[in-house]
Amino acid sequence: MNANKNKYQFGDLLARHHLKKTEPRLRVLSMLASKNFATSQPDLEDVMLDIDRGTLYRILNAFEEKGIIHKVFDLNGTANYALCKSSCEENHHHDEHLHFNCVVCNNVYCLDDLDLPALNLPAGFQPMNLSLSATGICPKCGKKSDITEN
Amino acid sequence: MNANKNKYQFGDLLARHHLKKTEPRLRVLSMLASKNFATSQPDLEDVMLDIDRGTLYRILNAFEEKGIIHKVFDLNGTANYALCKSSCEENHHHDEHLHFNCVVCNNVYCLDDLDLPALNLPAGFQPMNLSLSATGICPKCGKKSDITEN
DNA sequence: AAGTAAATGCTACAATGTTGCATATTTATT
DNA sequence: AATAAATATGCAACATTGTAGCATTTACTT
Repeated sequence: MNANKNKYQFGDLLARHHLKKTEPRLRVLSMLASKNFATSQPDLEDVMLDIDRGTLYRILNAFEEKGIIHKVFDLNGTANYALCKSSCEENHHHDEHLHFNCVVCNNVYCLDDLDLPALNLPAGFQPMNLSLSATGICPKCGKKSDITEN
Repeated sequence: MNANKNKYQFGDLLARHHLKKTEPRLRVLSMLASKNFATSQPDLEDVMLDIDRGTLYRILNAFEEKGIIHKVFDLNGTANYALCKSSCEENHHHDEHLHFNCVVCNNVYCLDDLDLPALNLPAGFQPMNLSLSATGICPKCGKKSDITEN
């Protein structure tokens, strides 16, 4: 277990962004860090019942503004949040990655380090940020259906 | 004006999908057809105040199921709807296109006929549908800021 | 023209987004 | 270590959107 190490890391992370190191914020960070897919706001609520919904909302907003997390909408239009990779914590938001939304479990996986294509935009469109989204079946759900259906 | 022609076309479109040709549905279709960017549900409501919100909701759902329109979430997580191109009305959803979300006016432009890259997914991810999203400044807003700022 | 299937409009409620404000907590300062 | 200043939390309240049931109306079939 590196919970303490994480707490320390996260405290540092908060300090770097001039955010006070509070219990709710640390819990949100370690929750997000514990998953390899984005977490929906309802899921966060369910796990942290004692944290006020409004507070959670403001925490997530603050984190997003600071570039600590990023938001992605799943197939249902629900906001899901994931920690940004270290490359993202720098100044320039390095959001160019693939979001893979599983149609079975609805998890949104952030798959980084993807080569995005050169864009061929019509005249006048000035792109700032790209992201590629895919829907499909994630490894976990693919395995399940193998067992059940084959 | 080709409003009548459109009405005819849309009636046909509805019939092909076994949807009854009703006033609200035709109005939604011509509204969506009149724009080159996706329209949010609130915007649709504002224009068609006399159409019940629940009805609008069901119309949009029905259209989406039938592949007549597709839904895309803008930067605020609000659902925006746009007519699918003819290629999309066939069986296989041909949703592979670029959604360009302007950070100024918030419009979502559907830019079709884009070459999507071959995906390089980690093992086990089975993609079904791809879409590339970009944020940035659209031609209209780019022009405005030229005038104002230069 | 009449019957049937389907859509609309209404109502109502659930989930989520959002804000104001009093209280509590953190961090800087002494 | 104690205190002040700045900020975050928790609570309450309201706005917006998603969603469903049901009675009435409308569109298509024969």
